[in-house]
Amino acid sequence: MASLGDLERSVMDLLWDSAEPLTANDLRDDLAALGADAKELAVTTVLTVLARLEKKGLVERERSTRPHRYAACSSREDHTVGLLNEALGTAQDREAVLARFIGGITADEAASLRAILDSVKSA
Amino acid sequence: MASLGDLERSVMDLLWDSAEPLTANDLRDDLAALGADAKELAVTTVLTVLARLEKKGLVERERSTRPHRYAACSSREDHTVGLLNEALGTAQDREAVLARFIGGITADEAASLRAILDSVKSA
DNA sequence: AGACGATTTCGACAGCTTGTAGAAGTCAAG
DNA sequence: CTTGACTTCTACAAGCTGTCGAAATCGTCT
Repeated sequence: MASLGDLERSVMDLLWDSAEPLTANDLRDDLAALGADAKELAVTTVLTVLARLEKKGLVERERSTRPHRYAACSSREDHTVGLLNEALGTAQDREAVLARFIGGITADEAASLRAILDSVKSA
Repeated sequence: MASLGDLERSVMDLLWDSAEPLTANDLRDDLAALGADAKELAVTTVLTVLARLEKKGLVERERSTRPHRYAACSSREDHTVGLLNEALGTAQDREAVLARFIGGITADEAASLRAILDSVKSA
């Protein structure tokens, strides 16, 4: 897959949280609002990051509208699942890892996991 | 955590697979044997990588013996679990991620997951 | 003690990624 | 056709990783 830098990650978070595609200017403003650190990035910086994210296959751009609009290709959850599988892929004994992993999740999560497993059992 | 490069990863794999701590020369030989590509790395290369892994907190070195001996700090599984939690940590709705994740694992793994959950249920 | 071989430490450098942006090109509207 | 917004191109500094050579060190053999 592709690991994300801090800024790339922030941009993806904004895109994931937005129902509509966003423009580079939207993102610049949102990023400034986020940090509240008065540190406005140059628009070109945002555009560069967006271009890189596009190359990585994480965002797609609408070139039809004049200020191009950018949207995430897949949901945040799907992306995270990809990361999980990537991490698991490097382990030969997936089950041993899963066992340890289960030990670390909360009771609530364990309960919902059980529920999920049950609902999938039919398949 | 710390992501690993290809060589760093190979070294960690060897250390994880070894019951005994290994020396840089052991590792150089093992690496050459692995690739079978006749490409022997310089020992200093291996030492550099080991120093970096030590700095990252992944391996510990015995300075008491003359050829220093290196061993992994934690098991491969624990490391992988760390990666999983790191990936999950960036997601707000862990359960949505877990749900999608379950959909992608094999039936066997689902079965063992169920078993693990059951065995942990008592806690 | 002195020399020698094995080991380790200290830079060093190239290539890739990420953050950051200026300069220049392009496009639509007036 | 001029202007202002938007995009593309190019660039550069840091940091990470692979890869070593040169130099310092350490144990040992004579």
